[in-house]
Amino acid sequence: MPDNKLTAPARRSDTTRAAILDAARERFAADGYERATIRTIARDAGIDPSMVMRYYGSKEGLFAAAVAVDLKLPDLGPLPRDEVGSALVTHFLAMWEENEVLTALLRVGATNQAGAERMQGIFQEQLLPVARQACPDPEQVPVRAALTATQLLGLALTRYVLRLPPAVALSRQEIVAWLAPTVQRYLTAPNP
Amino acid sequence: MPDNKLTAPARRSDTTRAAILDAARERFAADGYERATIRTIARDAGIDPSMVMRYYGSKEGLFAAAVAVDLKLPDLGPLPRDEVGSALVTHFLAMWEENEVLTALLRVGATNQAGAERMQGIFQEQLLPVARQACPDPEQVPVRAALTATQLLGLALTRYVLRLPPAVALSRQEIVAWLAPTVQRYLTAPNP
DNA sequence: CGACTTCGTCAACGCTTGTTGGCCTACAGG
DNA sequence: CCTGTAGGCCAACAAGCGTTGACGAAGTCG
Repeated sequence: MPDNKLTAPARRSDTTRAAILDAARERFAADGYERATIRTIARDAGIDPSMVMRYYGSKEGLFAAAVAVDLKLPDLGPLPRDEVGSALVTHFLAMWEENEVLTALLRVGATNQAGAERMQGIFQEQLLPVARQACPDPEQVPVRAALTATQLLGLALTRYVLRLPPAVALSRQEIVAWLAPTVQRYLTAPNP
Repeated sequence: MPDNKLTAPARRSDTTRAAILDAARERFAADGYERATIRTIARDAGIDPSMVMRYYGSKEGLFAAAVAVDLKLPDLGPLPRDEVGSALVTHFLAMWEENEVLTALLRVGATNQAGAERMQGIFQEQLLPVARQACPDPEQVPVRAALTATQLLGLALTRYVLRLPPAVALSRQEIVAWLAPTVQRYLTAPNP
């Protein structure tokens, strides 16, 4: 049978470990880092709190293991220049709604220094390369990527964390229609 | 001597109360609600933790008293239609940088249900009326105001909370130049 | 001066948190 | 079958939290 590459030797406790990670993601997303307790996470997973410590070492270790983010940003290379905004916004919306990890990370990043640094890392390692594909002037890539981040994270904040009613009520298509031109301009327009 | 309207009769402890509020704002802004403790706030203010309880009743009461937000949004009436975006972005930047209360509120709103509801209230009572002045179609006001909020709060999040380096490095004029057209479009453009 | 309110400190409470170590159970390999 | 090891639970710990009430100091007013 084809195993995972060359990682773990398939321990007997894998289902428990996975249950812990699932519960942790849910709690971190709903409550943030400080209010999500190991005890409630363990109860959600149906096991003893000490198991969490044994498998993940500490609360920080658990958070690090639970929130492993891959934005899976698309390759903008083959795309027409004027569709990158719409492609990015659509992709972000889909990622955010299928995966509570992103909400967890945003919540924690807003309170916790370690969380904020993790988000800086994701920005640098995942968004910057994509912006490099869309932005003509290489020197401007960080600025353009940061502007894009303000709009995309602002949407996530108001829609998934603060839940401003009008932002929640918007349909995905409406959001794309409104935000795509903004992101498009931030990435590809000449300096204003 | 001309007193404040008809509020407090000027107690002797007013300086202490103010010191508590100052320390509280600073701690809430830096650490968020859960990690900011009454004990550290009291130590910062140079008094005993029990004083905080006496004057503000509870930690929640302290937060409510410390974070009283008035955005002082300008009257858009007399402004040319095509300058509302720039006026709003400029004003938001100024408010945010002179006052750590807004950062405190944003941090808490991201973790705490009560904080999120407070932000919803500010949106409804302060941003909505201003949007009404700029937006031609009354029925669209909530949507347009929410879109504006995504961009403005997204800027605050990346620049003042997450501190993405390129977002921090931007000058105020650059930010206005980039964001003003976005906000202008969200408020005044016809449906996309 | 003496009575009374206000300001402030101190010590403690009950509770929750992350974390630890010991113990029982059950499966695996020889 | 028997032994070793990994999975799991239980009880407890030290620390920190918000909160409370008693008590002394200091100012206020008759």
